[in-house]
Amino acid sequence: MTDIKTAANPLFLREEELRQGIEMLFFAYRDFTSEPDRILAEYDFGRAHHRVIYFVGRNPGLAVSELLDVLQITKQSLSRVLGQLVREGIVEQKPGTEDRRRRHLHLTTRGYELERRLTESQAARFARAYRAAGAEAVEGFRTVMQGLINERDRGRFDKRAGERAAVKAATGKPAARGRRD
Amino acid sequence: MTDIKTAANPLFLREEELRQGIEMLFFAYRDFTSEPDRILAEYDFGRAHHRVIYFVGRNPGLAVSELLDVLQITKQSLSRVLGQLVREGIVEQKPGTEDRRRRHLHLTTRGYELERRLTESQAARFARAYRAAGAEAVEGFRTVMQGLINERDRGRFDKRAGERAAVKAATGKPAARGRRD
DNA sequence: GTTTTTATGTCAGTCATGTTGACTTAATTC
DNA sequence: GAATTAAGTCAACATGACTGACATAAAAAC
Repeated sequence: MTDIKTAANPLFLREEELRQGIEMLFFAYRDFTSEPDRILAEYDFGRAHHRVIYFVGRNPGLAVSELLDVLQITKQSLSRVLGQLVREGIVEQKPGTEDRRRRHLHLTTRGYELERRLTESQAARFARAYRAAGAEAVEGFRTVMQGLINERDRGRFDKRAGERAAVKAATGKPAARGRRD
Repeated sequence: MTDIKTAANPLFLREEELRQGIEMLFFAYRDFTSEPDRILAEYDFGRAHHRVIYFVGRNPGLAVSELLDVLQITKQSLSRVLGQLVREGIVEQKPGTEDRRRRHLHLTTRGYELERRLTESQAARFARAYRAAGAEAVEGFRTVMQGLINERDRGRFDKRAGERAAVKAATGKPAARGRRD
């Protein structure tokens, strides 16, 4: 009987290879979020708070609408989380000087400290993995990851090493979003 | 005034590089799950159902306890989702012949069809990214991804190209799990 | 200068998916 | 026969999404 699952079968190898990719992403994401989850629990925050803290820390002065665009959630969902963060003194809102409708978000000192803890835990995981894998593997990793990301957000990871604002980088074309309010 | 954020500053580059890693994982996972989410909505299923369907499809005959171990959720959480899948004729349970306490999980024909649709959508994303990046980049990607995954599950992606059962692969050492019922 | 659009926020209700804790049943192991 | 294991159930609760409707203030368009 012919085994269609021998190493000689390129179709099977391809399927297996792709399935391993799918699974690696699942496990990596699961483990990647588990440490921050523990830190956040100390503050009674969840993963949703983390995302806000991260992106506000990364893009000080970010407007609410820009944050919604990055997170791809509704403003009602964001509102609860953001409201808590403001009340807990993690995030501050400053009305814009040019357009006073816009509220620009910043981390407070306390917020910055929490952001450091959270980011350091995830950065340490990347530092370990990058160091073990070597520069060439990291380049390959980046290339594949960008291919996995929708075109819409791929531009965030060009060759810019931090000079450009991280969010602004992608806001050239509006790019069809899901219906949101 | 000295700009500490110049390209000549290796510490900054490192931080930027690591932050980009964090963000790439966030965006990749967000986009990676968005297409299956749409398919699942047709069946009134969610992401939790997807994970069960995927791992049962990947490991036919998987026992409930093994599935719990992979998903790292409580049996109460699994039970609701699994119950729905059984009622909807997606998953079947067969009592073990050796140990009749164990319930081995399989996809039905209908379940297999849904699994194909879901996996194909994610596999297509990987195929595109892999093809665009090239074999060498894929190797680098795999290396870094494995470094990001906790040691506990790293073994799933050794060099085996599918001969071994995917779940069994990691169940050598028990490896401390969170408290579960 | 009135109207329209935009940015933001809010109230109310719902759903999906996770949690803890307590308990049951059946089968296997000691 | 007693203890352990695999699986499942009931109940209560938390988080973080969602939709829909409405409110306010500022800016932009006419």
